[in-house]
Amino acid sequence: MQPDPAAPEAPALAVTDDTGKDPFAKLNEEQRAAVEHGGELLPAQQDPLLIVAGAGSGKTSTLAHRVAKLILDGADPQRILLLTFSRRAAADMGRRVGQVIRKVMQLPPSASPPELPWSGTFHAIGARLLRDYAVQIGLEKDFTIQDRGDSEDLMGLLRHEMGLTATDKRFPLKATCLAIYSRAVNTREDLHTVLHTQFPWCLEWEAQLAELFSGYADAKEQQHVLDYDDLLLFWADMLSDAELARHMGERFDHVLVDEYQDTNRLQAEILQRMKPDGAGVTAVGDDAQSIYSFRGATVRNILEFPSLFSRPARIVTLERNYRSTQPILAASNAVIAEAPERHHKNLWSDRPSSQKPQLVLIPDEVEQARWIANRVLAHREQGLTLKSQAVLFRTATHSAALELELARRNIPFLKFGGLKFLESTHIKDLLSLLRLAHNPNGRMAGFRALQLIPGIGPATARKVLDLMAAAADPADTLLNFAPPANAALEWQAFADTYALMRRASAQWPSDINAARDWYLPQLERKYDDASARSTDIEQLAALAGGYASREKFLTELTLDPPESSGDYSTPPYRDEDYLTLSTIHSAKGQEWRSVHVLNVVDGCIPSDLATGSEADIAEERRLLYVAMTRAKEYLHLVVPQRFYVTQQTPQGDRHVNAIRSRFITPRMLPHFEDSLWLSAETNGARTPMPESVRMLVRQRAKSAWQKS
DNA sequence: ATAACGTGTCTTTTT
DNA sequence: GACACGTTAT
Repeated sequence: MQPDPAAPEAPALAVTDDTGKDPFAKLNEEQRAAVEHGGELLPAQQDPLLIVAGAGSGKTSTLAHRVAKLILDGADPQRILLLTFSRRAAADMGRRVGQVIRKVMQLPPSASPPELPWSGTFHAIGARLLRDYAVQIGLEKDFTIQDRGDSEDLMGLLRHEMGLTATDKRFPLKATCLAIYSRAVNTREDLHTVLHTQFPWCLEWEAQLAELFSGYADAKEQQHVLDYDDLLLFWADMLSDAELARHMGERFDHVLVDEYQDTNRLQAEILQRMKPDGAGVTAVGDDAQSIYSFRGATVRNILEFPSLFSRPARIVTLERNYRSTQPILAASNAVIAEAPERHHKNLWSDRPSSQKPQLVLIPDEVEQARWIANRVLAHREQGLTLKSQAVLFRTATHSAALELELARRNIPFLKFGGLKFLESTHIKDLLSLLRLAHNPNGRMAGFRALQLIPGIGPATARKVLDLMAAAADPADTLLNFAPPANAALEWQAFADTYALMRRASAQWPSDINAARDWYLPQLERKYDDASARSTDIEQLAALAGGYASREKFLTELTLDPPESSGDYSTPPYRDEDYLTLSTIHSAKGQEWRSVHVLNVVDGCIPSDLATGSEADIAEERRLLYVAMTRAKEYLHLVVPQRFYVTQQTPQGDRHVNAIRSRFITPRMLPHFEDSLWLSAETNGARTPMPESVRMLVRQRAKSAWQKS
């Protein structure tokens, strides 16, 4: 379980709000209908429920109240399955359910509310269930879970072994191969359809790809490894057995799914097979906020939910927005209204404000960063804490200039999304050592770990792994192996460390310390910036102590990786006030009093990598909509006019001119405050230049040295 | 044959 | 800064 820096344990508000009043009294009519749906009926007799919840309509709160109501009415928390989109959302939900229950039962804030043991992402829950049913479905009980990087590497290795790199026309890259495979699995489409619709330039390789994917599945089996997609795929497949499906379905009286618009076909299938008649099933979502189709999610899931089960679903629509002021909502509605295909909803708010959202024209990215830093500080002067403000962007790299500016001015921030802690090379290196100790069959971990030894390359690594797979004791294999002469010294140290890790597996976390001690010198050798990287390694080692065992550590780390790069690297700052920087995708479900959106420019939103089809563009539009609806009181869309091209001389002036995002059409401009060209220096009030003044400063400077 | 090193090419979003 | 691929050193 990872600590969540953005979710304080006991929010101050909950205490002042604790007037002993009935928390259900605050619900509006539609929310109450959703919360009380099913009422007196037994779970098995309840119709499925779909809550179509617009942005800011109290979706999470409604779901939390529903769960609390179920528990207060006698439902067993152990038999409630709550499927959320992220680990963070699961923790948030648990906290809010607890709050409601505490209030109703008038428990002191210190009393611990009932736990929801079965709440988590589809993937995390899938992993638990697969371990539970491992015997029944012929799965190794000690399987490890591979993250995307390892899956890609495995794909790359097989791609090479199958001779697909030596072709005269370029074969798709390993990442592309995995993306194709993953899409086919998650959408349940066949390879040809996926290639035809999403990867047409790879169509010529269809036969080779099929062969590659078959080899990929074999390799995972041999190595006792599952990838992310397997967690869903095996879960769904296991449910094709009627008896297992009934058994599993009966474990849970209630199944609730959050963010249903971002589920894929495979996930819908799991739901349908667990609860064929839909009794006790609740799904919540908003088709206007569907932004994960690149992962195989389809809006059709939420549109077809009413007829997914043998019983028809009841639909409740939440249209009242409690989050944003009316002008912000009006502008957001205007953006989403242009979407070609959508479920009709009329979001309204009664929070008046004279402050329209701002559309800000800025000369370039550097000015953008400066202007935003100024605005953030100005907001803080008005009483908005940094924590109540956020800066959102389409792509993690867009915030680079801003991060520099914030660091320069000592404004603390935490960034969500983008490159994760776990994806950096040195962390993957260290983890590969642990994984090899845990599962000697895991060739990807071994391949990586062995090549850390100087003098060992792919060929020797492969040879050693073959020997290890055949041997009874892998640690002995390493100790007895005769390495190439120039690698002998380091080899001995490595083999000793490995033997130690295998032996010490009973007393976690001593093995991570052994791995660290061996790895740190390698780090010094490999990188110039070794000291920065070694602090990460120390952080990881420190973190390991919080987990019960090596297996738990490895599993939970791949399923719930730290969300932000600062999550573990700067613990002392966690309690302090900080600004949030986030990709729009990672900002899903959250809200701030003030929101800045960076680079509202064609090429960024929509990303020029995502303008292939109408559907792609529609999703980018929803993305902007999601970003805008995160704001409660202040919304600023920033449009830099030019982007300097990287890789040029310091004096270079190569740049591209940018135009305002196509999603903000001229018709929408009345929804925004007059588009101003604001200079960061003067913060808006640019004074006109005194036209008549002309002087020659060089002359004056020179004249100081001239004898008169 | 194998490891190490150099060069050119991109670089979305995430469980 | 990471990856794929080609070249050089052992």
